Amino acid sequence: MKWTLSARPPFFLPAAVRSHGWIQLAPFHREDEEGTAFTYVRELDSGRAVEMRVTGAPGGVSVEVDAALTQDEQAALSRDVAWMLALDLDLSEFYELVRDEPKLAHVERRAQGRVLRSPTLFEDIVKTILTTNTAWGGTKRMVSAVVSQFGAPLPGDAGRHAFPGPERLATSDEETLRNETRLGYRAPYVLALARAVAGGELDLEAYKTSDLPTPELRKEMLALKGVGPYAAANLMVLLGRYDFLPVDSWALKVVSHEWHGGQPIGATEVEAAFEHWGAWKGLAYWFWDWSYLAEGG
DNA sequence: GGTAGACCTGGACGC
DNA sequence: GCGTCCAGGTCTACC
Repeated sequence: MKWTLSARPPFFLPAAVRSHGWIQLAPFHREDEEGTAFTYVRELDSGRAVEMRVTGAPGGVSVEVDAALTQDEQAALSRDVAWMLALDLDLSEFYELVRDEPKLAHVERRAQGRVLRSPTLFEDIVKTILTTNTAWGGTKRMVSAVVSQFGAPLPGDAGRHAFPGPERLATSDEETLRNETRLGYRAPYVLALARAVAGGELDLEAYKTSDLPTPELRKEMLALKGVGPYAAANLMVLLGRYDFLPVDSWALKVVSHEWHGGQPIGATEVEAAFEHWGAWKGLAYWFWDWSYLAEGG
């Protein structure tokens, strides 16, 4: 079955798909380099896995599932896609703010500002933990292993699985996650998170709509084992709070080249460089035009 | 509150 | 092919 969802304009699906590396992580699958369509394998409440195919449509996106769905299941998938692509996000204040900044003036024209996210915060936290202290190739390998070893298989395609819910990961053990899934020292962090959510001690989904002030919400993220300043800031951006910068080695490098002549700098200098953008600094950093660095300038 | 060392893996490098 | 070194954030112990 196939249906459409509307998005608050301006909206351009490839801009969201290409907003960061999440599209390269299972169970996402990008159909082309441009990001005009992607698929995602989602486990329904019944335990059955289905593949969603998302493409651009006039005024929003089209969602296609090659399986029969109940009304409730279709509604749940619609909520997933709306969250993953932030279809209702209002960026008019951000666009107004950055209109005169040459390094950000492109964002409105290209309908940038939405950051692709997973359907659940649990999945995004696990993935974020798996980005820390490793190269991107390691992140892709670890996420792929988590999905293939624990995720519900997609009927008819043994090679694809959904991202496992916390209940599935909670039944694993540190030894397995460490040595078979090869998460290394991150294994106890992922296991503790899964068990806390599965056991009802932690309601991550409530954070999506939390009224907590951003610094308080950040403290909640930092309280999770394996989540430090970088990971917390990354998660805050995914939660639509842009007050903090995810300062990693890449941020130190590009900010140094942009404003400090390539000299070694710390997180303080990165923060200072974007302080001007206030509550939007996370997005300003995310969508800053660093292309000249990639081109070798 | 700040800092040093450990954690784990894969890739680069030298032999 | 093998061994060594290093990069990548966070945690814990210590000052």
